[in-house]
Amino acid sequence: MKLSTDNNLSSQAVLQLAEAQCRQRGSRLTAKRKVVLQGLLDNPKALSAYELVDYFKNTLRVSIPAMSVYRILDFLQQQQLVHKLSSTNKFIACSHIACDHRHDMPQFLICKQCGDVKEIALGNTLFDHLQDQVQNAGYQLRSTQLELDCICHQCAEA
Amino acid sequence: MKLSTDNNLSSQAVLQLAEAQCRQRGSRLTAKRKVVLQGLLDNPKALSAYELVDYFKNTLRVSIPAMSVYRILDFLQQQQLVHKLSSTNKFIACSHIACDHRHDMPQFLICKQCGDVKEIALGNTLFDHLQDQVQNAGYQLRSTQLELDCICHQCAEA
DNA sequence: AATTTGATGATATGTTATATCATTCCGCCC
DNA sequence: GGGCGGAATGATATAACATATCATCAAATT
Repeated sequence: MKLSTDNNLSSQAVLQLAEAQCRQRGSRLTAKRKVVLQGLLDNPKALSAYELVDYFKNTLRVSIPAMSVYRILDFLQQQQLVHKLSSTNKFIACSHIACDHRHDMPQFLICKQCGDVKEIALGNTLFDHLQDQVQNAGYQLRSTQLELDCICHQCAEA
Repeated sequence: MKLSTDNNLSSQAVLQLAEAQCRQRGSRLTAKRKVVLQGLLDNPKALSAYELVDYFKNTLRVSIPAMSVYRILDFLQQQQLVHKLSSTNKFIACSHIACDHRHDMPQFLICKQCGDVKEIALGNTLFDHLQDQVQNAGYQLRSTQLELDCICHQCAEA
């Protein structure tokens, strides 16, 4: 079976956790929303909204309007179940749905060759230094989401 | 007069320097390319390709097809006279055309409130640490262009 | 002047995203 | 269980961002 998270839970198990988290917050992880989240959980790469539409059509034989996919992605982002990579206009499931990491400060390593994305957590001291330099420049960091232009070791060796 | 660079040269002076740099590299900063670069130099904020088209129409009364603007922006990026902010799909003149900074490793502080952008140079030690952590995760940094989601002090106070 | 090459124009189309109004679904209250 | 109200989804249109391709124009070279 396809594994989707750091701690090797099946996407079904992750979906159940996600549903419980939504319920706790007074929101509903509906059937459509589950399908979209599962689509992202089952894909190692970030997908655009329209790529998700195609994925559902081709693999699940279900047709979901692009408009709905965008709306559902907005919802999933609010619930911190999904991240948007603004440098590539693609979406990816949060790697930490099923663990106790904070969900709101992700950093992404994006392989520009194969498109793989890894979500990591950079150390606090690094962010302290970053924050210092940003403040010296007259700005304040609003988010620590970082999208780093990388190449993964597999592609680097090839 | 409008100032456009760190060291307070007029956009005309910067354009002349840019032209000389292009000539050195065996490329030509044509009239159209100058207009596009000047459009960016004269704007404190990053502009989209279509915003540039509108700017030329409204202020200079010249009509440049969007297709040409995209081509010219590509050229100016190759010449390292212009940067693309991939998180916002906008373009901005390099702040260092007229000085001796390296031009290829910019970091940007982007105020999400007012849209202002500041190009800075983060310290090497910070990048060394970043590089370390990226390598530990099995990736290599390909670019040190960073786009940081910020708020500027002016907006923060308001 | 003719040739060649690079730059620009014109047109079409692809991709990403939002606005808006209609319809359906679900929980709640009676 | 029937109706009500609000949330979710569908349908349609359109805006915003970007590229592909072929034609035309201009400049440098011979």
